[in-house]
Amino acid sequence: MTTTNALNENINTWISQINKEYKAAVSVDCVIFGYDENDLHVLLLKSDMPPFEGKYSLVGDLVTPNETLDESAERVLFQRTGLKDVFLEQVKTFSDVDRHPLGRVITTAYYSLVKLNPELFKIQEGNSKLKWKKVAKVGELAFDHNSILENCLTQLRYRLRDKPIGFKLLPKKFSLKQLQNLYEKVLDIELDKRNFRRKLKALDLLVDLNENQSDVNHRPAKLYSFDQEKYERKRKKGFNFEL
Amino acid sequence: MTTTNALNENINTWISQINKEYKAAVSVDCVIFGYDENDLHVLLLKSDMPPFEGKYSLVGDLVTPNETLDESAERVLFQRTGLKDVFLEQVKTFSDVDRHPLGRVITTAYYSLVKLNPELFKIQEGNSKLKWKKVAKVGELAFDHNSILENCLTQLRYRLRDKPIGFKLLPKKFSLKQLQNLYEKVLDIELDKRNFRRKLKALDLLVDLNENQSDVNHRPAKLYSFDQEKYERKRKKGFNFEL
DNA sequence: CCAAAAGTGTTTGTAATACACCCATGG
DNA sequence: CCATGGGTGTATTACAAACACTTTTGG
Repeated sequence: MTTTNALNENINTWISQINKEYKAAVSVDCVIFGYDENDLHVLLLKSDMPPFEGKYSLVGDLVTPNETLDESAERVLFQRTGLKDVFLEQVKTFSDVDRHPLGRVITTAYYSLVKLNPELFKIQEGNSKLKWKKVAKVGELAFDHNSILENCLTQLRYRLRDKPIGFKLLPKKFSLKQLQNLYEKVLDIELDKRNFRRKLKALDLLVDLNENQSDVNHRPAKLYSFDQEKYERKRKKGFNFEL
Repeated sequence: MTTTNALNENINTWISQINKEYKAAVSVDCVIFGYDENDLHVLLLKSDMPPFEGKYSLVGDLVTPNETLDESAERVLFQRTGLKDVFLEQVKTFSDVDRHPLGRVITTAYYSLVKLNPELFKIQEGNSKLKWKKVAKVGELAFDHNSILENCLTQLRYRLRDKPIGFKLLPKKFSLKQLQNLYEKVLDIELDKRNFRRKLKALDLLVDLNENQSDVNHRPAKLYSFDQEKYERKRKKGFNFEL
């Protein structure tokens, strides 16, 4: 009942197929999430490709013959933002036959996390087609990019509960309030202040910097930083983040 | 500071790149997990491709111009096993530049879950190069397939705790012991019988068939089946599996 | 009646939740 | 001295974990 014999699995078939038409353009698309301590944003680019002229799209590019997908995503991120060594995670590969108007383009989606500081915010100024949009207010995007964005957002939310990646969206020094805000904003939930703080204390991954906020017209908050090395040590001993 | 101006993001660049060398062969590789109520197996194929002659590899194929990756994975699964409508999940895309000896082949990994019955076991007989190997005893595979297998196994274990997919590895009617065995074997953990049963009762997703095992030389176990529709209804109400 | 696996409750510890008041600072 | 957000503890409840004996069947 199996159809094994119908298959020709020898090398020559592969060689001829690879060299003929069995090739596709391959791209990466990056969902670059930026957090400015108020809203989660995503970096978009105004498209000039028919039939999507004027619509926004994610930033992406074709994968060159001598780079991996990871490298390609890093390159795209660097070319668009000037940032290196940024968190990037592969999410899913999208392959609908008609997803791209110029022909078959199979694309792999990545998301990345950056702190949105004023300098980064500027990349959308001038004649640039780049735009930081609030994720909650993204409208219809070009290609299948709404679907890609949705998948990446789901993945981000999943990971945020699972791994300590939230810190990548905050400055090195932050208050517990800032951290809680981040979780509330990105996950779109409300958290109890006291329970949140207790849980974080129990995780024992923050360093108390013995510094305070300044220039705030209320009691200044204590500042903390995330201890990546401590986390790695704990993780290796079988510890799990689980917020 | 941004390098936006160095980018040429207009259509003509795309068209010329797509039509020139910016193409790659694209394939799928399927980690077909089979469970025989004792061990988790994976379907492998003896390779004849230098330099991997004689080594086993996962089953896979090039993606044809008119099919999606999902469809391609379904096709591979059907061609190798004769099975349709089987659980398949995309895991990750692998893109090391030198991962394939015949040139650049970017591959997307899927895993799938099948019940290993005697009929399915037969596909490795005769002159077939197919082989069901115990996952625990898989040696060195061709290409980067050890890495792919590992990623898929991790994903399977993750999902097993998260979504009710374990039932796909069992016959329609099963005992609670069979179910517990499955979890223990695949996750490589030990579970407490009473706690396991209590938890499953609490999830309220099994149908008591009011049938018993027969022809066993001990007290026969009650048989249950998984209620997919009940699960979907619960899931839509915000219920989570979480074993 | 023996072997082999099925089936069943209770106790104890730990983590999640809910909740309200005082504190420090800038203006 | 007032407005603003920062910071803290306790009581209750739900869930996880540990654990041992009786029941049913086939041989």
